Amino acid sequence: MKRTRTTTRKAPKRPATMAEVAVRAGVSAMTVSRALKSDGAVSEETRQRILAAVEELGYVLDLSAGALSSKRTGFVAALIPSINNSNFSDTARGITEAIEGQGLQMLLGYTDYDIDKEEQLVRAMLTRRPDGIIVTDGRHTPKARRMLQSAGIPVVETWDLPADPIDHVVGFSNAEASRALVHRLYQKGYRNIAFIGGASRRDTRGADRRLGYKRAVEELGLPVGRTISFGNPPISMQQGGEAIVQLIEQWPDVDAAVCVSDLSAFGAIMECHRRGWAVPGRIAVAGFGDFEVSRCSWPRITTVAVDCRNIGLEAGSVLLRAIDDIRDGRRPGPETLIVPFEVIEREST
Amino acid sequence: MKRTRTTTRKAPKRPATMAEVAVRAGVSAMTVSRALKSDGAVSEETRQRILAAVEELGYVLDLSAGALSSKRTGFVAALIPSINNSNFSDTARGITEAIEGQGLQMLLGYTDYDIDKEEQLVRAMLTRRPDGIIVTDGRHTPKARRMLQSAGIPVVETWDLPADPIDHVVGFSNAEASRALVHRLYQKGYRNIAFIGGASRRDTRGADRRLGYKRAVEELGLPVGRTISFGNPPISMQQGGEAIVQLIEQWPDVDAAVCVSDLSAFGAIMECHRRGWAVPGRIAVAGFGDFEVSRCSWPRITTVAVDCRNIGLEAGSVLLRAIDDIRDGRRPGPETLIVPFEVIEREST
DNA sequence: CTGTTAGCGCATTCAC
DNA sequence: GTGAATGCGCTAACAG
Repeated sequence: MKRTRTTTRKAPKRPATMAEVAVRAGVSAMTVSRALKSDGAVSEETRQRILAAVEELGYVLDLSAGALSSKRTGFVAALIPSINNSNFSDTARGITEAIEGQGLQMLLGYTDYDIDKEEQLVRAMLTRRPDGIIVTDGRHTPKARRMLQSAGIPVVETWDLPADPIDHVVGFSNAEASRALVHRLYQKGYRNIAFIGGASRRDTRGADRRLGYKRAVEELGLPVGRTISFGNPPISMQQGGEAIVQLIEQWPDVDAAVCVSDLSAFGAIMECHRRGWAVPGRIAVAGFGDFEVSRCSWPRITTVAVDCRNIGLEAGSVLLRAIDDIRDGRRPGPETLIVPFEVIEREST
Repeated sequence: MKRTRTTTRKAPKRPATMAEVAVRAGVSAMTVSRALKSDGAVSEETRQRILAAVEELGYVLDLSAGALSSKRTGFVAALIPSINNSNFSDTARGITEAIEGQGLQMLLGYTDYDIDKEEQLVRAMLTRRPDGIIVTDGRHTPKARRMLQSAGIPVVETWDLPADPIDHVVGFSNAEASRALVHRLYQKGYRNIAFIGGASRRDTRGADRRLGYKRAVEELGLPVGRTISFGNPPISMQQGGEAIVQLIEQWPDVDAAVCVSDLSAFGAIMECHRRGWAVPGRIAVAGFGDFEVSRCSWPRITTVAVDCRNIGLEAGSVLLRAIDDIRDGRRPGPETLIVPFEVIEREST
């Protein structure tokens, strides 16, 4: 790395305040405030004068001051397991799309699939006094749960169907989705189906998917216990490759593998190519999440699709409604929205 | 989708304030403030009493109020082109890691590769009075540039080496990296090298990579103009597949394709599999960015690797230093940090 | 349509 | 080691 540094600079100037704009425009600060939010009742003439002053001074509204006085920060906190997983970043996009039109801004945090880190993040987020908060998953530390309940703001749990929701829910049952996938494989004729996933503690969605798999093979009377676990979730593409090798060594008669996500499924399939194992001829492989890589890989990968962006859009609008309800003194009960999933059969099975 | 709603609820209670904690602990608000930031000089006994009161009331510090009074929000704004591109989300992770130990929090925005959206986002971010801001790229609208310059906070431009930096820089030359890749392919014996990318306006890094390609083929005396452009960046995996088909139809003698990113390279390679074109036998394919998919796909994909997380880490620490400098009244000049890139040869070439 | 007054919740500054 | 006064920059509420 090469590092360069040039000469010193002049002192930065303090940004202009609303009061300074007011003086320049020959009005009161309050009128400036009104002119700057479109709803304000200000004559067109003074508004123009104010906007000119704003332009000349390079004024930018200070929302952190505004928040203190209006008691609404305009923040929506969102916690996702990982920013690097496109399923969750799609949800984050959806949240942004839902709220940005309303002048709200997202405060994003990622938990690394760790509920203790989630607790820290909840505390850090509440410190910013968001108007609402969206979390992934319905499992939290007792402290985190308590903080969320007593924050006095609406909460939306997503990507899950908690048995005992904190407040609102926008999600689906990962176990049911996984179970449906195994049933579909059964219909296609597979009779010895394995599961590849991470060690379960941290990734609760992964654990639910494993549970759904387990239920399915039991109720179908298939051989049970064909499960490969690989270190800390999220299990990577590379680990998917290692896992399928281990799987085939351990149970050579397995004819299909259900992976906890498309990423591990993809890694598994590529490793099969490398070893000359035909997919689905030697072994069928399915994933979860309908990532882009599954739609383009060769073979294309059978998966469970959920509309991730839509989870974000819906969570955002549920939250917006709840925020408005609170502001206007209404108090309807919590809402639960179950989003659909779909098993998509492709070339890999 | 299934929607459920239960009965009404009771009114949410307002969160406790520092003054209430103070009353309960029998001290002044100022002492509570000091007890809550570890540096504060408070006797161990009163601190315990205060922490107990905090616990009982479920008190959470209100940073938006603290920010107003201390004139430091504790926010670092970061703008990346897309939250869905793992290169940039790795950089965002790096930024988070660099700053979270210092009690700073990231405000993330994504520009969708659009400098007009960047301008809007810069304005929106400044509205939150961040203590510093990190942007991707060195190209901005004139207004955005002016806002960044006059915000009075340190700015770091990343992922690029702007000719005329606003302030600090942590980046590399995309053109040089791309050029190095073409030279490497030349050394391997390829003599008819094409480029696959998006239409250039929006993605300036993509445009730089194309420029580096162009320079390289010119200086090597190779056939020029072998370029396929595909819609709006970022070009997807799917579009990579379509592009390579178009490429081979148009110039059947091309022996290597350089893609603007690993994602399009991957899509291209998978499409080649599908059509029975051997990679690298029929055509070699290289990407850019060293995405996970390139390390696991079959064949593994030749690419240019940049340490994305490190760009974030360095950008974060440059910014931290600059923030401290300003706070302590020092005024050193802007820093420029050139991070290395590396051409990684793999099976696809 | 516009101005005045007051105060949001905290940290800075200066006392003690 | 602790407290009191003051103000950060803005907006709610009311008055005109």
